Amino acid sequence: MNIDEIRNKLKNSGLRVTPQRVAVLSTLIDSRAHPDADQIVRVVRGQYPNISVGTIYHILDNLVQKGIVNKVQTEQNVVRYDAITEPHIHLYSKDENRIEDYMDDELMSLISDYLRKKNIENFNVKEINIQLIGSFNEL
Amino acid sequence: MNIDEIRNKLKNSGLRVTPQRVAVLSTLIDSRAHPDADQIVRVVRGQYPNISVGTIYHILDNLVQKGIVNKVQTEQNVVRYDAITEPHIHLYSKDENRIEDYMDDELMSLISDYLRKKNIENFNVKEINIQLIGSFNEL
DNA sequence: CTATAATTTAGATTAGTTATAAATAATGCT
DNA sequence: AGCATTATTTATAACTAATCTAAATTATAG
Repeated sequence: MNIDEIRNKLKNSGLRVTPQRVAVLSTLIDSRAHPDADQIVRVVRGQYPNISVGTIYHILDNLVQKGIVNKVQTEQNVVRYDAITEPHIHLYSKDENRIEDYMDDELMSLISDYLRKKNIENFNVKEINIQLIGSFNEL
Repeated sequence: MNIDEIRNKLKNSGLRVTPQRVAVLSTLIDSRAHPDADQIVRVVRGQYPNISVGTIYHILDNLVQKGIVNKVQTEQNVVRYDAITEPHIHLYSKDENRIEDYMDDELMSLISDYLRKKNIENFNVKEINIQLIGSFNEL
């Protein structure tokens, strides 16, 4: 994704366009690894050596608030981030601590159709979060 | 679940039966709230006022290693725990920071059947983790 | 170009968790 | 039952992810 598109993404969400925000968002969009804040810091510092850790956290929080990126859950106590906001599934290897995206519209709608019909008593579903835990068969 | 069953659960996993372990596991089995370590500390200290925080973490780790309890993921940086190891779904309200269990064998097998047929390239599924994010309708 | 309001910065602080080493307790054996 | 061995617990220190603060800087509108 080019820089103008990224600037527009920010502008359209009502966020001021700053070099730091552009750098963080483009890092996140370029990465398919679902990085955590620390990994983002290291990448962005390649371009802006003086960017502060607090800034990265703050920016990530901005982006999550605006729905531009999502938090990704793991069992460790580190939050990871994902720039893909379309519904998809995460493949997660605990051993490798590796997360990959798995797009499967058929499965997503199989589940959301089921839930729409079923209608869980007492609960209103807004989002469906699916993680398949297992192992990747080498490269 | 009574104390003898809990003792057996520990013994059968090759863990020594200590009062601290029994207390932690029974606290977890009695709770449907998916508590974090800190909440468990507070409950267990009702019975054992001198139990150390490190011990609770260590015991929880033991129980997870042995598959007796599961970690539950949230987007916050706190690990929560669940003594139900049968496959089930979590209903999660971010606002209330509340997690409830939702048992739906039909949905679970709908998904696992689909995945068994589909067979994801490069990935071997061991566990299916589903979280429905939304809001509870009062109570 | 200026004013203002948002953003970034460095640094201190907090909270959850892990590590360490000594003291204690559970288990198996006789 | 008593003892030896080994695991477990304890208190404390240390670590790390994340948040907070207040001052300095910068983006944007006019």
